[in-house]
Amino acid sequence: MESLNSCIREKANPKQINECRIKITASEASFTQLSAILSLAGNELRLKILYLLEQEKELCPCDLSDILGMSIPAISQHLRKLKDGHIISFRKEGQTIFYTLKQEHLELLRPFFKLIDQVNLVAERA
Amino acid sequence: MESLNSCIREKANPKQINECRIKITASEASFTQLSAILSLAGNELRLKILYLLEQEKELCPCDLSDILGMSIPAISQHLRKLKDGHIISFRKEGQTIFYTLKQEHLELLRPFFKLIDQVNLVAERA
DNA sequence: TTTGTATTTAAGTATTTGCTTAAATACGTA
DNA sequence: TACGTATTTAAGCAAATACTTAAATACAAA
Repeated sequence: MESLNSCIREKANPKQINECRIKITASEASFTQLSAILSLAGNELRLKILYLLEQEKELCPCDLSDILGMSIPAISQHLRKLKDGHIISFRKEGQTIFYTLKQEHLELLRPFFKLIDQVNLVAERA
Repeated sequence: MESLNSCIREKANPKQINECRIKITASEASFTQLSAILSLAGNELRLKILYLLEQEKELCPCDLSDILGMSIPAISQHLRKLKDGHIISFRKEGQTIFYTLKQEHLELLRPFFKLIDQVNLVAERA
């Protein structure tokens, strides 16, 4: 259903619309990848996990569960998503598994952590 | 259920855990607000909408529907979420409604747009 | 007023998400 | 080996998401 709902406004600019279509198509893969990462960071609990991993270098599920007041399985399942998204990696030490942020997407994530530290996001209401 | 699942690892560091708890608690509101924005941008279609609004300054639902190949109601509902999240605003011109990015969160969003333009997100697979 | 265009809203639905509890796995020690 | 700790995985479920179609609203022009 490509353009079943064509914009038929008098003032619609077909050239503009076409150029936009081309741009979007060209970056399709980027949109998919970036939105996947943002949606991982877009969960409050996962954002906290990422923040903590940045601050503490590495943490185990048990620590995170303790800090965040969430059950171990809940934490573990979030960690799996982050791992599947290539945002974190881990090392084993005995029976403990330490998770760390991967360097890869740190450039993207760091501004978020900075914002959190500033604790000054504008709180606006309707 | 605050700390029902206390971390009882031998090597767990109670001081570290407590300091982390305090940090998280102090920034609770920031985590809530930031994760809300990221989860809005974490939807592929909405990310495209935001990107297009940045590029074109303003667009109407009809244009967006046309460019992105999605139904008008689908677009409209995404626009409402973005509006509710204070990420976009709008102006009316006759029966057409033009949406624009708000300045407010542009600083946060612009790096994403830059990444898209670079079209060089590392595509890594399992 | 009637008609048509642009948009939103509502209702219905399939899918995804994020938890819970219980069971499985991995590892270390008695 | 048996037991205990750390973690993951599985199954179940309620809530949220993102679409669909159909109806409602808003505005403008005939």
